[in-house]
Amino acid sequence: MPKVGMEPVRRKALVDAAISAIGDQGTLAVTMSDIARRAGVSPALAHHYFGSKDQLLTETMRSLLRDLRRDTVSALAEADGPRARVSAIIRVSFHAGQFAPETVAAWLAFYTEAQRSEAVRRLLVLYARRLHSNLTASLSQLCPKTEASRIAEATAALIDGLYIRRALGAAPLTTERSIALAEDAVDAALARLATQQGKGPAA
Amino acid sequence: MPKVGMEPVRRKALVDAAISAIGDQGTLAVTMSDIARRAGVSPALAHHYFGSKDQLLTETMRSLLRDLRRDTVSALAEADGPRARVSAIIRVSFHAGQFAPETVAAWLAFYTEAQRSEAVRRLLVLYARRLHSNLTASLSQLCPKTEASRIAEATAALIDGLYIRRALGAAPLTTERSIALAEDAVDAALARLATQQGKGPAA
Amino acid sequence: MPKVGMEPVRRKALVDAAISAIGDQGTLAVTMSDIARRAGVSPALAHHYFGSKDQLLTETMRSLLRDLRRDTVSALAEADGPRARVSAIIRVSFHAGQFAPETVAAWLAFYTEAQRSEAVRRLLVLYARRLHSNLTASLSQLCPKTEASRIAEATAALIDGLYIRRALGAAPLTTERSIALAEDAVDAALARLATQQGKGPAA
Amino acid sequence: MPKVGMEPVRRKALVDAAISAIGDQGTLAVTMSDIARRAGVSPALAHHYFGSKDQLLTETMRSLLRDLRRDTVSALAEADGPRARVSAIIRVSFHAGQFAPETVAAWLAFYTEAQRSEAVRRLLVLYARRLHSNLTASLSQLCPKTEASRIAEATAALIDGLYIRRALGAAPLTTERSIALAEDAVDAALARLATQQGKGPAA
DNA sequence: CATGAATGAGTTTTCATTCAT
DNA sequence: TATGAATGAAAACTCATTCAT
Repeated sequence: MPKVGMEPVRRKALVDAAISAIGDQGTLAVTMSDIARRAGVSPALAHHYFGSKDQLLTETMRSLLRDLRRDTVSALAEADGPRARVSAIIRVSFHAGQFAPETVAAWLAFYTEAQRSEAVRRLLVLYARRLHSNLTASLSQLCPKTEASRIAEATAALIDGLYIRRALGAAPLTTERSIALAEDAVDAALARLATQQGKGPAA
Repeated sequence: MPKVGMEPVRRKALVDAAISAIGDQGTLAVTMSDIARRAGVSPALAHHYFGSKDQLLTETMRSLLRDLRRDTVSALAEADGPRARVSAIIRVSFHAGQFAPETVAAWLAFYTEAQRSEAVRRLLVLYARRLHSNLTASLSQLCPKTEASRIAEATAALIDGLYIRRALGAAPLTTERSIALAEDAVDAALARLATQQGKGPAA
Repeated sequence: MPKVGMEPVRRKALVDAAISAIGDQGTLAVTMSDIARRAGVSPALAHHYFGSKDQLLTETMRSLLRDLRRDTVSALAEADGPRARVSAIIRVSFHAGQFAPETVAAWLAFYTEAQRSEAVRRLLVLYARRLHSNLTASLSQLCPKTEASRIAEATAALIDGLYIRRALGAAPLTTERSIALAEDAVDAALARLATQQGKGPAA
Repeated sequence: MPKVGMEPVRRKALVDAAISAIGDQGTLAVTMSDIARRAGVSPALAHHYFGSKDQLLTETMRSLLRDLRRDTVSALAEADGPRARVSAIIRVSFHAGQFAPETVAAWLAFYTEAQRSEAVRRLLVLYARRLHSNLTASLSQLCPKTEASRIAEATAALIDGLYIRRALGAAPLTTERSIALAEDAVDAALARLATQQGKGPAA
């Protein structure tokens, strides 16, 4: 049993445990003891590696974003053409890890936490900006820039809304249905734009 | 000074204080002491009237929903025609009390709380169903029932999404812009439906 | 059993308990639990009334100084003539409450604490200034002002020195012996001054 | 890199680090981690060499005393005549290393610690006795033994008092002023003795 | 009706110390 | 010789809740 080089192992285990705990309890008000127990270590060790609960939590949020970003980048790389890129972004938002009940709950908890923690808020704003700019970039190739930004804004909000409604578990929101709703919204917005543009010059 | 009949006065003061405290701190993790202080009474009195923190919180959520419902009902009563009724629902969601930073923060906090408290979750599901059914009822008069439900679902999610993005404060989401985005989405969805229907027979 | 108006009673009990605990253990590193136990209350109550350990400790130091000051003022009121006033100050410094092993130990502990706590340091500097100025005031009537200040400085230091040596318990420093040593030092300093002054003009 | 014979090097580095840490923070409540960090080693190593924090601290106190003793011995060796020897003792007490803020703070911290640790108390009593006996030895050659002991007692207390007032930083106590005040006290005490003795036979 | 008094249970955090390597 | 890993124990502090008045 190697007893050295445990730091990265423990850090990852603790961050994963934090996501799991937050997801289970649906709040950031989890105890360090709980997180540590899930990671199979003492609460003291969690402090040793992260310094404080806040820092562990911030690191956890960062990890969530990193995962999402990694998935987004690779999905965009495979997408062919602007419309396909928009679809890729939507798909990633609702996929696998992101849509696991655990992750959804954690995400929502962080949204709430953003009201108090500047660090968390900054990370969440970063995510929001990134999502918006990714969408705008692709949509710009399909319609005027102003409209692209507007559609991106609505789409981003729709994605977030579907997300939290999923967290609530009120409606039967499967991954597929969520994606379909988002895709439809984009299609509808683009279609309407095309119609109006056609009409515009004619009038 | 009359000492009787204080109950309703105290209950209302405490619920209002709770909303204010939750809104200020962006979390349900406010203390009974804080709430009581804001209401100008002792923490013991809050317990006397509500039995426990949980019950006070649930009552608070109920109050938020009651306000929203009252506004919705009166807005619907004034609206003329199905499309106007959809607009009324949207407008109410983003209006005055509902969109005050305080209320938005409280709302978000309750969403998070729903993960743990069955009582809160039930109330929130009730709100979600009601919003969906209000929208569906009006939209059914403008398109087939299946499509109406689908559009209602997307619209409800969009409203919630705009809500939490507003709470985050990342984008400059004014009341007007939020309403405009939601209205556009409904228009686009309906327009697209009309076009496809037109195309359908032609194909 | 009156259950109201306990605050001043508890505050005093806690401050006394703090002096006792600090005196017993010879350090400010006593626990709130220990202090609370001695006062017969829960640690939570100590926090309730003082807000924090630091504030309780500062209040305790303040109490020690207040006692000393009260004794000094009354002793000075009874003293007749400048030399008698100096004696009164010396006597008070080594008397009763001040010289109780408990008080001595607490005093020393606060001296140490002054290195870190601005609040404690300020209080201690205040005490040092007061002692010096009380001595100087009386000595000024017995010799030139510059000399008075100098003798006051040495006397104050001697008093403090006797104090901490007493805390150490190395030498058999009784109250009487401490007073005698301090009195002798003042006498010797004044006598020498008189001799030199007498010599001065003659030379 | 030789791996053997490190023990004395590490022990000295750790003791020096302890003095530095205690001096900086003005208390013995420094952590082993802090001390080890300053010495550039792991906390585990500090334990390896000293067994426990208490033992490291005791060793540190011993080191402080050893330094003082060494300086005293060499100063006494150079002093010519009994009065000069008294001056040498005073000078050493306030010189260089001894009067550095760091050392003063550490000294004071140990005084406080003496209340709890028998080991530290014993060392401090040893220092007190030594100072007293050094002073008495020289003063005995200038006046009767009983008087010599008495003056030594007052002088030792004065030195300690000047020391802690210096630690407090209330008065502008420079090395020179401290020495001058102590010298004056000795002169005054001896002078008075001479006068009284002169008077004695005459009366 | 209303509150000051009081606390038990729980949370974060710190730290000396141990141990396998 | 030296250390990274790990923890038990304890401390400050918080807070919902109870109770006597």
